[in-house]
Amino acid sequence: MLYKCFEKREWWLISATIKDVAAAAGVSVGTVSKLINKSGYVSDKIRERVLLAITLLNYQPNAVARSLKQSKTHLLGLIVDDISNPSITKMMKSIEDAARNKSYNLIICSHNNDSDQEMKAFQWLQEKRVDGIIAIPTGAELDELQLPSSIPIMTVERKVKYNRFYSVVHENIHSSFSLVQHLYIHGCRRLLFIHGPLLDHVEQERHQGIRQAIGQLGLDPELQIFLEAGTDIASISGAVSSHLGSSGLPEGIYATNRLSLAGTIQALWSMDIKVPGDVAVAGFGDIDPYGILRPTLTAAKEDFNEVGKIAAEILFERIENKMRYNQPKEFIVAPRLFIGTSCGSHSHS
Amino acid sequence: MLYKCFEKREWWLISATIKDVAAAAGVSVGTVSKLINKSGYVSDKIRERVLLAITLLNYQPNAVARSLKQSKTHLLGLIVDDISNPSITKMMKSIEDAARNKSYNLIICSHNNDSDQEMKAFQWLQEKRVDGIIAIPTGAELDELQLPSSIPIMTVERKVKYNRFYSVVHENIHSSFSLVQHLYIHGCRRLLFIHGPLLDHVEQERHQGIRQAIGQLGLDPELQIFLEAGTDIASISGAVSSHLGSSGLPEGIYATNRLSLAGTIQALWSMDIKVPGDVAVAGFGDIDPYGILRPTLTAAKEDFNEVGKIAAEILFERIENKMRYNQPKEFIVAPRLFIGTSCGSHSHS
DNA sequence: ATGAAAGCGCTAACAC
DNA sequence: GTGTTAGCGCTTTCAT
Repeated sequence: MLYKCFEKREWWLISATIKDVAAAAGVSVGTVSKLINKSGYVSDKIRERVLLAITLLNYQPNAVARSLKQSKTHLLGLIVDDISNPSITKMMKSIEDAARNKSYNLIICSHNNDSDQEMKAFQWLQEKRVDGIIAIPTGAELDELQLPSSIPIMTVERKVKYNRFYSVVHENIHSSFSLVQHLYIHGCRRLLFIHGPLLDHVEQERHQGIRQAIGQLGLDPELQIFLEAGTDIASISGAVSSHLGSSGLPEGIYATNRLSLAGTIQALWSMDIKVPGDVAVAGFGDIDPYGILRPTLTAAKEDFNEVGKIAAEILFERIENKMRYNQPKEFIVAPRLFIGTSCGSHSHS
Repeated sequence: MLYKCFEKREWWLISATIKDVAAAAGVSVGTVSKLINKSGYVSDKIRERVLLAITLLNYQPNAVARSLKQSKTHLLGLIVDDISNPSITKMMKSIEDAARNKSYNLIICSHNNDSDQEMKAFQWLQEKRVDGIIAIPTGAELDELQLPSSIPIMTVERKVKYNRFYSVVHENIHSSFSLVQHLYIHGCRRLLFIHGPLLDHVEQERHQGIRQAIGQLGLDPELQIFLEAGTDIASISGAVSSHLGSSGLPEGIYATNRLSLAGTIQALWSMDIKVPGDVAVAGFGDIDPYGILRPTLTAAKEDFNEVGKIAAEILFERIENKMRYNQPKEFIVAPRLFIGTSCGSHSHS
């Protein structure tokens, strides 16, 4: 029974097809398909024969053919800024977990904050006919005409101009306010704010939180300094160093994102400035994944795990209910405010 | 000309097919295909008509159908232990870069060191007919019969028992030796070795390097202590704390992997032990991605970037030359020995 | 230079 | 219960 397929193809290189299995078992392809997909009944004798043939031929169903037929790939597209960004990988992990539960796989693309690459990623995923997309947009306006209209899309973490997608983002304004307030409570009246370019909504909102805090806490605006320090740690560290060198120490420093925070710490260490002794420090982001930094930092830590989980949940719901159309709808996740010892609080250990 | 496709399908939901384009442009599908793939000549008038139709219909070729026809998915499978492991993500990034250059996308699966999940990942990728696979194996023996025989596979970072694959791994023995030697040079004669379970070749080889060093440096074996501390930071930290509490301080500590190293640091900080004042510390791995830890750690840092690059290069070469068969062949990447201040060396800043 | 048609491997509707 | 067959969207060979 089996010889047919043996002579027909180089079976040790090309994997067996459903046809080979059917021939080997002496049944029709329909029967094999029914058995594999548990659709329809198959008698026990035949079931056994088919199962044997499958094992013997080491048959692996061709998911490409199945996808073509069913218009369903069981693939999720994930577009991120940088696949090696430690914060983002937490989100990738929670999305992957959700995907695995549903027997989905992930195609991951990164755009490195280049909007051309972003478009390309969307295009690739659309051509591959993924069942859904979760994307951290560059923030550039997305040319909607070129975007897949028939694939459910979730944007996460960053807002898109004129957004028309479901999105999950972190709360920023209040968290930012709280950090300033925390510095205030610890006696800081002259603050230095290290931030990045105010291009995306994240930096803008954190900035807004700062301004609100300055107003409501009655801080003297003249004494507060804003320093836009750059987008990579080395240059941020340099900018902070030279600022502190020329302008002297504030009472407190608040860095609005993980890179600014890391660069600030590097600068302080290099100048041998003690925290919190010489200056209090607070920031946004988690730059200590291994929990080995002392003093521990007071920081608003984004809950990327949760963002990914929510995005995946909603996406799967939309996929399963065939809600292909996109519409603006926003979900907000609150960062956790972690009180460390970097502002003078005592550790509770 | 265009109306046909408009009435034929819900074109705003289902994307246009090559047939729609052909109909709209009044040509045959073959011609459209030729144009898209730049195979064969198309006259200028027709080219223009077809291009117009493509734009008008916002046609995106269906990569699933193309893959089925060509037996080529332009997809690479990547199997890792943990998608959020910061070391591993560097490797993922370099592989993704290489893939993007070749217009390939990545399907990323993680197995969390569970060999069942590992098998499942291989199976999924095989069903999806990826063109190649790069995998960090669990280390468990792989059931070769169930493994794709027609897909080129690269294993990285960990060795598989009875390996029959191309693999790229880090050098361990000599690097481990060097770390012990470095501690020795800084005067340490009583050492504590914090390590993980000796299950995979990585820990085994690093262990071997230690034993070689003890022998060749003439360290008194009686004074050297090995502590297997666990596999997660919290429990490692606990184990180290309680060991130090009961047995007192050695002169130097060498942690053989990133988790052991992080756990050790946590334990030292929590007991208020100064490094390098009270004890010298060296280790394997990079636990300070943001460069903010003081003292800076003397450590052997794996070059995951390089491992990924090499693996991708070889894999693409095999894919392009249709070298589908796997065979045992090993490539070795040397970690970089980074001299920090944690053993008493002076920083050169 | 363009069209016609076979077929990639599979599923699902229908026939027996 | 099981077999037959059309067709998913595309590429490619062969006519013309």
